[in-house]
Amino acid sequence: MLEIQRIRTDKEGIIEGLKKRHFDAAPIVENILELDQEWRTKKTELESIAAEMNQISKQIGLLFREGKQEEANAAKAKTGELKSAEAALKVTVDGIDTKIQDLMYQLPNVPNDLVKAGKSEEDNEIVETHGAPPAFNFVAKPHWELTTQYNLIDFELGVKITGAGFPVYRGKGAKLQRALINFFLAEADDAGYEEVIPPHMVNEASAIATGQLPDKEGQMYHDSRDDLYLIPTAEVPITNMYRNVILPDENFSVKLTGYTPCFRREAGSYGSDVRGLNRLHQFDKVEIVRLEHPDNTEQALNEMVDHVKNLLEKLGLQYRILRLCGGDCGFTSAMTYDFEVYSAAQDKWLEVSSVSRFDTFQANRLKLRFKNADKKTQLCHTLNGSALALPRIMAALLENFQTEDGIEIPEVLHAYTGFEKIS
RNA sequence: GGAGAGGUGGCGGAGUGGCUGAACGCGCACGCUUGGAAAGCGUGUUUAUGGAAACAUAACGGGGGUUCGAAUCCCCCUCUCUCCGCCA
Repeated sequence: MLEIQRIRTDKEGIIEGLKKRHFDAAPIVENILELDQEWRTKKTELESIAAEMNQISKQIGLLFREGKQEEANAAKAKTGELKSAEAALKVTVDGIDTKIQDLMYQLPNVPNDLVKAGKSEEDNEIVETHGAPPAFNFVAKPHWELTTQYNLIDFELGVKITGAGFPVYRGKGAKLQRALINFFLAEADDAGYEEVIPPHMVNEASAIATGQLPDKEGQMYHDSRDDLYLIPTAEVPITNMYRNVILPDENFSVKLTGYTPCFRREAGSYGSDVRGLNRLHQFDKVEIVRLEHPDNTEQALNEMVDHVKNLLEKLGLQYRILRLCGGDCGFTSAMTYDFEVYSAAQDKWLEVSSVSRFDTFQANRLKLRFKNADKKTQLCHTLNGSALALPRIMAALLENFQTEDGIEIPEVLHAYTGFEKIS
């Protein structure tokens, strides 16, 4: 959520910035400012009535103590009118407040200066490409054939147990999955991230704070009996560790990592994109989350990008980095870098990581603040990224490292898998 | 799931209708004191909103109600603790 102060002081900047998302913010912003003006007027009015009521109440108390019953009762009589005026005003003020809130929820984050305008993924900028695409002197198989051939993942069995999009990993498939998770966590640990194992279900307040609610309700699995949501990403519980927190000074840099399964309903996605591991209802991911002083955000983002690059290079995967255009950035993001690995067998780029800065957008909803040098509370910046999401990495490893008689496991994983080849 | 007891400031802990945004203690910050330190003394020490500021308003788990006035009374919800039950 954008800060109301920012809307008051930088209306044009916000409208201009959001044009890069092809989002016409002008009507909403104007509406907010109008309501805000009205709200402030009414609120001031309300408060002066409250002040008057407080005064009278105090006097009544004094009068009673002095035994001046009649005067006290006279004063009481005066309050009736004020009281109803106060009640009416309160309804008005609360009503305006709700309207503003609803409008505020509709405004996405303002893209960073580096972000280019654009509508869809067509407009994303490729900022870096590393490595050469794998070349095969035989017909490379897509991963869904390899997982069956080597008995690594059983999609049908998952359908039987649960439904489509809930695969069963088995044998070396399960071991490879676990090896990747351990490798990613070890790398994050080396980079100074504290490992956490958060709850896999969150309450409504948490889902609102990181922006999954109220809008994207349909994307999460919901347990209505206890009113809990299965997490769509570890970002939700981990970031919410710091909901309603004021860090005591400005010398902080919180770096957290966590492995969790992620659950996404992904209602309405069909077709070839969902084949095999490409899109699942349950998948594993190691996430990195950072809370930073606004002055450090740029550097933190660069460090996170470097971290993900490092992971892909150690795995020996060819990849490219995209800076998403305004239209393709997530609602809460100020800037996002996507990492894609090329799959020769599928002849397409697979998104394996997404690293974003949110600036104060999340912190504002979270009420995550710190005490700055002037002892004032100020909103923190938050960032997060996948490091990495498992399914497409698994797909890319299987597809790109296949040989005619098996799949070569990257050396860096040998210590974690306990085997060097799947055959 | 059943029964009971509770949720007050960074912490401990008072407070059953008004002078309580909150005693007292601890902690913390600054100052005095000191050769230096400790002790002692003094001052300060929540957050949000509006305001240039003075200041005003709101908040004692959350929501609603009673009242001129609620941390204090009533209702609902929620969380924690203890005992019982169940259980990896």
